[in-house]
Amino acid sequence: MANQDRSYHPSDVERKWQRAWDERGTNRFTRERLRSSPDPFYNLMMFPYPSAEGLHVGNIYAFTGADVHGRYQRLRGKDVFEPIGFDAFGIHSENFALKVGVHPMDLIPRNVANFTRQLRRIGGMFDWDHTVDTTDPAYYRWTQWIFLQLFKAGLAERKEAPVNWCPSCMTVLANEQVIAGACERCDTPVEQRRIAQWFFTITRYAQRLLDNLERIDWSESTTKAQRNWIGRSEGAELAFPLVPRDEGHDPVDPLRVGPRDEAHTIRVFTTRPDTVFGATFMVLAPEHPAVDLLVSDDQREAVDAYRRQAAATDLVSRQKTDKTKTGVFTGGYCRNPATGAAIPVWIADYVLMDYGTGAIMAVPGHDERDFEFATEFGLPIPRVVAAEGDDAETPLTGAYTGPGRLVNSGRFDGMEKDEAVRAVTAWLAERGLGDLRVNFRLHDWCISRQRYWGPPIPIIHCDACGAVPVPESELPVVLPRVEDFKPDDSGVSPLARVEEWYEVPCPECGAQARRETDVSDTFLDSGWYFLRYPSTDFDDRPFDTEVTRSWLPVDTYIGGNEHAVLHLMYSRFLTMVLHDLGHLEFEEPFARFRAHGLIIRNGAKMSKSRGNVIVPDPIIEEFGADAFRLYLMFLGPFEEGGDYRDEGIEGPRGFLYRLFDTALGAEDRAPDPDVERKLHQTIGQVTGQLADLQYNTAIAALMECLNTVRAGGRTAARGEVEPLVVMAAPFAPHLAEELWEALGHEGSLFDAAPWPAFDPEKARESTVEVAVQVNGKLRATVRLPRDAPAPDAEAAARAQENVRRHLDGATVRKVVHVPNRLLNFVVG
RNA sequence: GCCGGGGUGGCGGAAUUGGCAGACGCAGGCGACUCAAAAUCGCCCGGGAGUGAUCCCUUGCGGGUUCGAGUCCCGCCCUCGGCACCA
Repeated sequence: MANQDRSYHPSDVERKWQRAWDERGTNRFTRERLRSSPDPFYNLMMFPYPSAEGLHVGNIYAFTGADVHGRYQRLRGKDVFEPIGFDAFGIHSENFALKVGVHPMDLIPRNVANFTRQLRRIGGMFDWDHTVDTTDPAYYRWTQWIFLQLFKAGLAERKEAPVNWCPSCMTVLANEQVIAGACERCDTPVEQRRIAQWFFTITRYAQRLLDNLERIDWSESTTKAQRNWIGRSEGAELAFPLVPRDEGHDPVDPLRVGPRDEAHTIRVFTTRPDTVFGATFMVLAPEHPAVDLLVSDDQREAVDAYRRQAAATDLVSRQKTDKTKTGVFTGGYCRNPATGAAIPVWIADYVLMDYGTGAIMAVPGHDERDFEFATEFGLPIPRVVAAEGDDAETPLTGAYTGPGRLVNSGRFDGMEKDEAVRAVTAWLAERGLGDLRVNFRLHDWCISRQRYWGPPIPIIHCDACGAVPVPESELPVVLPRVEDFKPDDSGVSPLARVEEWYEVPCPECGAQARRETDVSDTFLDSGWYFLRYPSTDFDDRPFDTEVTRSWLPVDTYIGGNEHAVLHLMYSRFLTMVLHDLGHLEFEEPFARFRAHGLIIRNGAKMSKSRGNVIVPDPIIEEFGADAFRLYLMFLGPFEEGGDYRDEGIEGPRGFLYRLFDTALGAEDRAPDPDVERKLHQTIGQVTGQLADLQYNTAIAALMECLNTVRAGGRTAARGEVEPLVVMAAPFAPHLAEELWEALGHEGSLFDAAPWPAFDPEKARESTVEVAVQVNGKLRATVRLPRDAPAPDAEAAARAQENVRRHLDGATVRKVVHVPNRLLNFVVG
């Protein structure tokens, strides 16, 4: 064949086809095609943060896996839209820019250019006409628009919240920047401060975010993480009325305990209302507003000191579980609504203001933390639940949290938990002192950042009108170029130093007003980017209705499990809100989500400090993008990750060379029936495996098949190798194009080649190898015609010398026959 | 502590979901080609016993269910991720 003098030079082949794809617009969509796609498939991957270091191997792994999926769908006839973009705002970029002393507005375009070059080099099927850069005003204009929609819907609230504060750097720190209670940069102990910030009230959507998880096809580990994060718990809210100072502390008849006004009642959330008879004290978060009412004169000093200290502790170490319990008695009492006893009220930092009601009833006998606290401060620890074999008097050596019957609980004695929860709550509810309630762990989403590198929050503060939204027609509120963007001692964003920027007239009354100087969280940028991609042709709307209708929700989303919670939760939330406000027809953005695994190297995690980070560029230079892609997909199950070994690439690389030789040397003749059978078995396997992202085994099957095609140094028939070229195309797109052309075809393989059709008839073996066991131990194998009846199989098996020996002298009690697989003689 | 992955040859990893453990590949060994090396091709490659046919052992550990267990059940150990005083 004329082609035989060609030899395979990966980098030449790859450059040739990357140029061809570019020139022909193979992967690019026009606005028209986006609006009228016959069979749309939206293949999405998590967009990268464009770091100065360039793409790392984890990015390439994720993008390759997603690209393989997209290319596979395209070969199956789908119209695949595969966009990529850049998540370029945020503290990462800002800190890096500060470190190297380059303005992020100069730094980011450089990084984006480098990423673009690398992304093209690995041969992704990206539509470069529909990219997104979150720092582009044409993009964040719509991020601000989304903020305004939430604001107008009453889902954006401004409230005070604690932040980590470094008194030396004079700046707000994210939790990740607090290392062992100290600032990561200067080691100064971190304090907490309360400042006014913007929140999205995602908690209103908690139940829906939970319920919808049933209806979407996501990785199990991801939905589990979401469920845990939402943290629904069922229980009751119980009311403990304050004991007036002049009333005395003697117990009263519980039926005389009635509701008091809201200010003189402490509400608690508990998942164990059945144990209320064992509540011997209460604990409030130090910030709880009722503390002022409760505190007695002789305890005031101690309480104030404790509250000051709690306020000074940073948020991270405040929440350490391993430290011993601390707390202070307020001097005040509440009535236990079940027993009528006056119980002391304490404050302690193990009770968190932002969960439940910020107050708990302490049941030391049946809660580990309360037990620890009661032991520390010598408070009584009665038993109200008895396990099997225990009774009301059995002493407690620790908190008992297991199942059991109520004891020391009056008329409820003997009840099991579920019944007791209902009965006790109903009894308290009659007196207005309790009700069943659901509580969520999920918190409202704080989107304010006292930083520079983000989209300004589009609000103007006016003394007369309050927080006024910037009119939509005036968007974007452009982030000004500020040369000195270092956070300073003002405690607010560096933008608060730019008077000519923040001083504006109020849009409502025209009076002198002031822009919001905080910027928004990066997660807001990334919470909607998938809506923007197909609509980047439209600069007058965030997303076009028609385009969105045909492309969304996303068909497959692939990304890292590090975003299992925040990014995916926020995206779901924003989509739900936009749905409720009438902007979208669906409420779940990602129909299918798959989390990819992590790549480690030589058994160890990659890190800069270890110096074992894989730098992709030289590897691609040496072996080619196709070999690198193929190897990454081969080294382990995509959803689990794998161990990168430098020598490992040799196998996949050799496969590509052999495929090249075999395809170019192929002859025009009828396929050999045995080879054809193997081929069809492979088609069946690979087709299923690619659909399920089982890339490593799909590649193994392709290798095995090519080995069969080449067995004994034979020359392939064209029909034996051409389907292999098509099936390898998702992994090695450049080589596949080259071979497709060499095999005499016109145009791109991805447009023209049909995915090989699986013919079960051709895949079927006429004979099968059946294992023969005696008492479950393998003694022989026999080759039999497919679907041979049991008696034939048994006869053939008994004819085997080794089988006969093992059956000799024994009675066969039973014969287990699994057709086409196995025959087991059970002897006694 | 809780939640979620994992533990299989020298190594990365397969195993139709209860049916021949170790596919595919790396590394290694032997051989062919070569003046030589590289590349390429062929064969071998879990451990033990045996000249051999063959036999025994082996999927983190200990039990169990089953004709049959890497796979299912019970109890442990180790490891990697995530969450972590959430009442």
